[in-house]
Amino acid sequence: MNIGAAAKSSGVPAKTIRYYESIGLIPPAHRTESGYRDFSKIEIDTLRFIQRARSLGFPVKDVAKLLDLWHDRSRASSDVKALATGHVEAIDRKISELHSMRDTLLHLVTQCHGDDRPDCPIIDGIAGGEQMTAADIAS
Amino acid sequence: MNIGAAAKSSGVPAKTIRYYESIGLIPPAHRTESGYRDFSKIEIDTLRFIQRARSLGFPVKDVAKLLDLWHDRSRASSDVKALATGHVEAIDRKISELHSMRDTLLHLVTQCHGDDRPDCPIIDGIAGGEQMTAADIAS
DNA sequence: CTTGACCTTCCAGTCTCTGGAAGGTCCATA
DNA sequence: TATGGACCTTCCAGAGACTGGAAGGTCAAG
Repeated sequence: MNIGAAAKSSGVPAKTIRYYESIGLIPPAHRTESGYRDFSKIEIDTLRFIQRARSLGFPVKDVAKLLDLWHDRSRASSDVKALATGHVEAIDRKISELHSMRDTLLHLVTQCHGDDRPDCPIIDGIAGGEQMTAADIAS
Repeated sequence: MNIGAAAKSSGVPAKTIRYYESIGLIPPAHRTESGYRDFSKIEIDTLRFIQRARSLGFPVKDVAKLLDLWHDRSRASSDVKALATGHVEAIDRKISELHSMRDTLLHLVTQCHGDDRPDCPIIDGIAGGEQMTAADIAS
């Protein structure tokens, strides 16, 4: 299976597959006589695994760890769980950071009449900052 | 005021101030005879504005637009509101994306006993993907 | 045999900094 | 006055995760 078909079947773009090979996330693919990459079913499964892990937000380095854990049949499930739990916590931190940004911003937005006049509580809020809250402190 | 004092007083690290100058977000600072950057109070206010806008998650390009809007006294508040509203929507999209990741992942995590045994629903979930939901589709 | 869709490599750009090296400057103290 | 340490300067490189594009080779259909 060439890289285009592998991309379609795994959901990982061809360019990204080459990139993953270049950084060593996946081993170098076999080549046909003419130099085209040739992917086996197992390699497609690996790409799909990577695609799913990435879509869950795991950084590429963690995906590498997950691939190792996947192939290590003697590893404890607690190892995987620790990695996943850490990631959930990272997501939670990100979410609450975004929430505080959103709250502050929405507060300013609702105070702005948004018409032709130049007076604007949003700009004033960013410039003055007196009523800035979580997002301000969090930075 | 030299760059170190400007950094302290604005909350923008010295390195970042130089970076902002290099990309044109702020105009080149005045220099002392010996070549040190010298910041006025107005420039510190600008840096503070930038710091607050960035802490609200505005991308640097939008911060540039906000700076223009800040200095344009004839602009309509609706222009600012449009920018801010667009950003709130972007934040909302990000939050819901993270939420669906979190939900999927937490579902897998709670199914994993996390002990010494190798059997692991997290790895199986990523590999098999049958019970993958939003995060899978969202990608 | 030509055409068009694929494949290859390599370089550059995105975005927002951040670290580090090599060297100049400023100020206070000995 | 000399010296030390804390500042400042520039420039280059790297992070993370791709993505675009150019230049050129290959494959399959008509």
